[in-house]
Amino acid sequence: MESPGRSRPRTQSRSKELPIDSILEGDCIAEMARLPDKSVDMIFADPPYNLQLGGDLFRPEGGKVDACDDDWDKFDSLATYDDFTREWLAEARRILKDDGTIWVIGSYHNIYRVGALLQDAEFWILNDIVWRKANPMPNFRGTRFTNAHETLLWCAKDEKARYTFNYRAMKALNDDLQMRSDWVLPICSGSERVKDDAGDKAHPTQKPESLLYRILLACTKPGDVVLDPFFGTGTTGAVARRLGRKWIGIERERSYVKVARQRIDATLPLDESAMTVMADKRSQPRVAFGLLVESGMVPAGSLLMDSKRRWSASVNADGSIACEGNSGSIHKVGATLQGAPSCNGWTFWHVELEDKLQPIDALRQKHLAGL
Amino acid sequence: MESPGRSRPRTQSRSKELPIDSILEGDCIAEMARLPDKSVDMIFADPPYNLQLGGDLFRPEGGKVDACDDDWDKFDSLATYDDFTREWLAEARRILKDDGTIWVIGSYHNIYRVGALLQDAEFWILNDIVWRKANPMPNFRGTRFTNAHETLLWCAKDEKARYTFNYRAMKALNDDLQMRSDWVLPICSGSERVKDDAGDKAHPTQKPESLLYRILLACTKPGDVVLDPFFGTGTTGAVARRLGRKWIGIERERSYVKVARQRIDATLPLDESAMTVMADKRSQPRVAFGLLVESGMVPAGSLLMDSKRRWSASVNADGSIACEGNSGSIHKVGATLQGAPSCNGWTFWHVELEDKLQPIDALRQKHLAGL
DNA sequence: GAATGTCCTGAATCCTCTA
DNA sequence: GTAGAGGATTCAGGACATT
Repeated sequence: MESPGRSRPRTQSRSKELPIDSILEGDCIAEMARLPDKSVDMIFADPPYNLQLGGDLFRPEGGKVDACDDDWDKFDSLATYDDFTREWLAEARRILKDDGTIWVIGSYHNIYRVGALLQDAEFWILNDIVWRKANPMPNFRGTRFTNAHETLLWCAKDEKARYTFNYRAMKALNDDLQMRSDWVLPICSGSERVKDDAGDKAHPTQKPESLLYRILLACTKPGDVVLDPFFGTGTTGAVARRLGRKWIGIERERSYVKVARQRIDATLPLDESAMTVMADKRSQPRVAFGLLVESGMVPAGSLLMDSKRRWSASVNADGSIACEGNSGSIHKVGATLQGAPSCNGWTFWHVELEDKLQPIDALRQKHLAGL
Repeated sequence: MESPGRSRPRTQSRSKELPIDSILEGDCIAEMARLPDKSVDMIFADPPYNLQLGGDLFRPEGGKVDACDDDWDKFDSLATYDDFTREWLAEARRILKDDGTIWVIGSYHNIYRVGALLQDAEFWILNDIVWRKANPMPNFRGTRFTNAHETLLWCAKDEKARYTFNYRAMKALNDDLQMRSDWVLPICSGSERVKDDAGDKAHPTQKPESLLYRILLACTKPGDVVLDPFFGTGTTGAVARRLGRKWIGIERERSYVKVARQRIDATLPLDESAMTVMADKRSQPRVAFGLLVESGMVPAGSLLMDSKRRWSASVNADGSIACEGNSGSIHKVGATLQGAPSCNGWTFWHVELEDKLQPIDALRQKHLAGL
């Protein structure tokens, strides 16, 4: 039997234009080979898991479990699976922009091989994420722990890469707490599950849209291009479209390509205001403290205090401040007084307004808003 | 510098007797080489993670993170780490009984290499278990997802092995539900943390007893022998003794050996009735508002209103909401609008469903019920 | 004694722009 | 390349002191 993706990519010219918002029907390695270098912002990959299932599995009441026994999930050996993985990862690395990131999802059957090969290919793991399934399939035989999670790896191209991470958006999504590496999300079922013409599930391992939603919201910007080399029923494309991201899918099986096209065509993008996420302070334009002094918002000569009124500093005409013999920037003086290695002067220093202390950061926000 | 365990085991006679309930002071590979074939029922291994940390890391308030920067965690390259891992795994496989199992714990830094090498050595993965930390260290710089879990691999010697799994005990421990592959447990802190004479933590990476408790209860029988080749402060020995299992520890650092001996000597075996006391409380799943947005229950762009329709807020893609120039969490915006110090957004905000206003808390309940 | 507040700490691959 | 400066950044829980 011919296994998936194990034919050598034919030498053929690379397209210069990215086939944006479209599905490439064909072998994932051959089709990736046609895409230009450093051209996509993110790759999301849900490769075959190489499940190595034995015989049929029966439920306690007698029904047979509808296992994933498709040909595309079968490999002769671990070495064959490794070769396949190495090949598609090499293409993925070539296509990915230097500041782009790659996500790969898998189960214990394959994720340890994929993870080691990612590291071998010099990808830099940023996090491993556990998708904790809210409603997993029980272990019918009672022989192991219920396999209730899958693992995702999030990697940059190297240690120094400046990847996208929308920290504030993730924090907002998690009730104002940092988003953790364990995500509790339901499996894909009900009306979200794509059915074929006969009413059966169109794909054995369709991923929930909520999973892709979180990934794309966290690690891409609107307009970014996401490549999914194992497109299946097009979950990545549907969510990308909804969130105003561009997408490219690669899929070998014609039946999947068909349902994916229909599905994405039926997906409506959110309107732009709904796509808003909490802005990262790091992406806001810089304001020099001196500007607030010049504009009279914090006149030279006024007093700054820390929140506990332990120190008070006077503002100089040039935007530097002075306190207890120290003078310099709001940050440097704050750090020196506290004996700390660094200090954010914007949140450390306050001004008295209507009997209440207000951080000077609030004045900066006013300034940015043009007030 | 000579790294741990990388010296070749000297050819020396193997003991015929197992050194039951004792600590072998020495290099883990050399000491394992002296143990007889197929002699232990379980191996629990907590090897170096090879963290590859850079410079110092400071907390927002100025404190310095006490990193694990010990020499025993430093390896020259991934290849060196792989060689080390291959060697101790080969000894582990030799020592393990044919129906015994091995557990290995790690983080994303090392677990993918360990997992792949376990498979290469023909171990058969039974489960990967996620230890979800109830109280992980935050990501202080806001650059990644909070690294809130570690991974354990549970393997038999081959596909056909008849390993021990105490299904009923696990189910009982989990409120009569099948024990899942994700375990929520607190990190080791407080009085459980072993201190040295100076009152500092004796070991940088001590594991919680609750973790070992669950593992030993699940996968060994009373009287079984558990080998821990990276014994540290002896958590495995202490829990084994408490649960009536036999143990062997290998540890190179004399200071760890000393505290481990004291600790285990002070541990009393539990009588059976007391053993269930350690069962952990189940954690109430917390639902973030963002989850309802991700899952499409409250799509981005929809409108929220207070019960008197005085204000209406629009939902952003990240689960934050916006109203009259304020944006933030459902709680924060509700509080700001009312001029209140705090606000329960779940009961304050409503959605219109079938011409009736319904608090979003009702949707949360639906979500919790799996609808 | 109970309630409240302060301080400390945990396996961490933890910044970015300009000169 | 490197050096320096700006300024962004934390959650839960236990110990211990204070009210």
